Amino acid sequence: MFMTLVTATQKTAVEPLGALQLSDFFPYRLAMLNSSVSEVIAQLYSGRFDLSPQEWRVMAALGENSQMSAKEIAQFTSMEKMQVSRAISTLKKSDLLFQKTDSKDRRFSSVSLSEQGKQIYLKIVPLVAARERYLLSVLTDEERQLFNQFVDRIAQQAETLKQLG
Amino acid sequence: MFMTLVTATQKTAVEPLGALQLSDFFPYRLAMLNSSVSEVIAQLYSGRFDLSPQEWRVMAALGENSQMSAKEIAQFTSMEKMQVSRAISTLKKSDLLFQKTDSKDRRFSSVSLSEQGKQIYLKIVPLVAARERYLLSVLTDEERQLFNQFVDRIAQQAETLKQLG
DNA sequence: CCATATTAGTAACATTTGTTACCATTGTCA
DNA sequence: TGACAATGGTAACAAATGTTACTAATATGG
Repeated sequence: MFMTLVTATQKTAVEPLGALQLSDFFPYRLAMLNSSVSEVIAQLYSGRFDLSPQEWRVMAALGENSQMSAKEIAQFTSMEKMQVSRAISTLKKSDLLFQKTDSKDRRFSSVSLSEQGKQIYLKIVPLVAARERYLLSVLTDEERQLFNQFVDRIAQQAETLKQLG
Repeated sequence: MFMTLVTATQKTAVEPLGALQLSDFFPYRLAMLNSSVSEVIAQLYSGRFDLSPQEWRVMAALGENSQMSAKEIAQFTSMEKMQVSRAISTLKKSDLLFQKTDSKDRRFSSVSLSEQGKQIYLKIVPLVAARERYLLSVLTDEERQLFNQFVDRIAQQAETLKQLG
């Protein structure tokens, strides 16, 4: 009886305190996956083209829309307006994009890729697209569809929680 | 004929330059999901208990293992050793954990939660567990299992790419 | 055993990121 | 119209993060 008591005490000293296992905890797993994925994608543009993730995102937005204000870029990419401002600033210095003030509303700026920016964008797109395909090649088409569905559903739940606090 | 040429030119000016649609691009979607999920989880410990994500992770590791060196914590949580060092430092100041040098190898430190730290940990665990359940409640049990499988598979692909560069 | 190499952890510095406050411009409404 | 509020963008400061180099301790191997 004394023995079992001692054993029990030793067990609690070694065993998990709560029920939480980090390796099974969904937010942790998601964070791990995200950091791996964003890292291997960043490999494609950071070294060769010397772009930060923020800069790449701004370029991707402009590759899709070709003419946006800084604010639109922020909304489109879910970035903070300051991040966008900084990315634009460094991309201007590298002559990868232009920025002129909108003549209709001079508070807005009209940002667009330069020729050089377009060419770099067009070089990066197939690289990241190929890597995306490689990453998802472990899923069948149906699985991929399911996965996207799941992501959407969970994202919506998260948005709900964001509203409520 | 001139008209159609002009129209075509205008089209390319408005249409996406490459094939990349940010909103469908898996790494982007993943980043969005991750930032939402980590935000709504952080809400549970940042305000009430004044913990940073790093600090919470260290506590979670120690809740599971109760006695680890800083290095082990880093490996267990996939954090950089400097991040761990800083988190330990601030958690010590809040008296949420102890750190003593290992007597067998005095380079190592032995870190463990204080009573207060354990109690806070035990308060947080059910909160985050409940929120995890809520987030995943949009999936059935089978779907959840599938989703976890998919995440594992993709994570492995990403690890492969990390090796190769 | 001694000289050298490694290792765990941290301090000090550099860079990046977040926050606040500001400027210029436009909208609002008395 | 004119006073004031709101908006887009950026500058300036504060905080967080990454990087390098160091200290103290142990391992290695001649």
